[in-house]
Amino acid sequence: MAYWLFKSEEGCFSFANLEAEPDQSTGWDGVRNFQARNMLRDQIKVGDGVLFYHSGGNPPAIAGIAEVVEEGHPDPTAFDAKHEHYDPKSKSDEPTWYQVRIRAVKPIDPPLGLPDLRQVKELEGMELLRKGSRLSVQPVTAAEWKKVLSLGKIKTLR
DNA sequence: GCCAACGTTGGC
DNA sequence: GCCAACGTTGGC
Repeated sequence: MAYWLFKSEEGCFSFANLEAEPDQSTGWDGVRNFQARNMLRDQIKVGDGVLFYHSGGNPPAIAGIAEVVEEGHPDPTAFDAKHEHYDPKSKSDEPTWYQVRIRAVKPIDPPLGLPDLRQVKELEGMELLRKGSRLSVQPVTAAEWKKVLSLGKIKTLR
């Protein structure tokens, strides 16, 4: 059991969008960064916890909790010539890009804004808070996970 | 809109 | 293999 943080621009695909999906789940497609790809392909497992982060908002914020429901498999949007995330270099017999499937568990309302998170001593080492942190998929420690859930007033999942 | 902090590309 | 140029992300 491990923990992760996934970034999404709120205006692009929000936690509310995830909750509105059939089965409240979606394939996390479109990741085109090798470091993030390696985590999606090799490390992220069914049952892992996901902090759903809205980037680009005012303020940027952690807006919900999700869980992994399907581990890494080839990202179909890379094979679709009409898709915005199409990558002709990714072949179906040797895919470059991977996705996992996540399902919404609980919103964090109000969301935990970035400036507030920066005030929390226990989160000082968090990758999200590091200057210049751009990875759209990041590992989160068990202690950070626990702290974020308590800040979000989440006592029990599901 | 600005700019820092990256990741990627390609010439050499 | 180095590194400059370029493109992108994302906070502010």
